[in-house]
Amino acid sequence: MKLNTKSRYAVMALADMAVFSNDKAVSLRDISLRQGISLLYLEQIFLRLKKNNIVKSVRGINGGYILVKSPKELKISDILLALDQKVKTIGCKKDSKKSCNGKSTKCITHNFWDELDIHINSFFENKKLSDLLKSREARI
Amino acid sequence: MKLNTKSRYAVMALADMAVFSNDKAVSLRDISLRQGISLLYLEQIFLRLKKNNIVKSVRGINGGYILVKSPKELKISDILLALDQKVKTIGCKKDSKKSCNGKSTKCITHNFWDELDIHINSFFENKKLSDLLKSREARI
DNA sequence: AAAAACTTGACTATTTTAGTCGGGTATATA
DNA sequence: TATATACCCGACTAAAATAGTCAAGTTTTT
Repeated sequence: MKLNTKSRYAVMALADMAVFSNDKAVSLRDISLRQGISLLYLEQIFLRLKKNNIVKSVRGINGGYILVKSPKELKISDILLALDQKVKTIGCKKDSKKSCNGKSTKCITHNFWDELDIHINSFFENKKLSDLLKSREARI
Repeated sequence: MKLNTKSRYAVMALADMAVFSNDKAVSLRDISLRQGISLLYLEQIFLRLKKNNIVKSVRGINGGYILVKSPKELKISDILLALDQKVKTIGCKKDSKKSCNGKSTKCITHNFWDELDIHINSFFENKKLSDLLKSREARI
C-alpha cells in the first residue's frame, strides 16, 4: 500500500517550488538538483501538472514553472488527481458468483473498503501544500 | 495507492470464516466457492496467516482453518501485517544529495509522509474483523 | 545567433503482482 | 486399512505496472 514515485515526486517538487520560488518561475533543473529527482522524469510529471492546471509554464531563458494557486489553496488531492493517482484504494470482486453490485447485493467487505477510501481521501482533501511547509518551518 | 489482492482476499476470507463457521473448521474449498477466489491462491494466503498465528489448521477430512482470536479481538492491521503488507506508505528519498535521515536532516515532505502513515495505520489498528460484519448485519 | 528551458510521444528495463503447478503429508471415516 | 479430503510448501511464470530514458523538437531571452 503505497504512493507511486510520480505522485511522491510531484508533491516534493511542488513543495520545493513553494519554498524556493520568490514569485519567480522555478526551473525544473533547479528542482532536479535540489530534490535529487531526474530532470527527464520531472518533465514528464510537470507535463501532467500543467495539463491539469496545477502549474503554468514560462518558456525560454529564466523560464520555469509557477504555481497556479497559492500553496494555501492547493489541496494535495488536486495534485494526486493530476497524476491519475486514484485514491480509490480497492474495490470488491465484481465477477464472483455472488457478485457485488454495491447496491442490493453487497459483499461482506464492501462497506469496509468504502470507509477506507473515505478515510484516506479525506486526509488528502484536507491537506494543503502550505500545511507541509508549516511543519517544516516549525522544525527549523 | 491500493491494497494488493493478497491482503484484500485475506480480509475477505477471514470475514467469510467469521460469518460461516459455526465453531467448526472452515475449508478453503468452501471459502473459495463462496468468495470466488482461487483455491490455490487461498492456500498461499492461509499459509502466511497460519505462520503469523492468525488462524490454526485442522488437517484431514472435515478439516480446515479456525480463527485463533475471536473476530472482536482480531485487528485488521494484524491481518495486513501477516501478509507483509507494510502500511508504511512511502519514505522520502534517502540517497539524494541533501539526504533525509529523518532526524537532524529532514526533507520538506518528511513529516507529511509520516502523518499519512499514521493516519492510515490508525484506521487498520482500530478496526476489528467484527466491525466489518456489523455493517453487514445492518444491511440485511 | 545561441543558450536555456519547456514539449511531447515513444520506448524500455526492472520489479511487482497475481497467480499456477507439482508433489507432498495428515487424518477422519467407511 | 484404503481412500478421499484437506492442509503444506517451494518453485515457477505470464502479465501488468513502475520508473524511468531518449530523441527530436519549440519558444523565448539575452
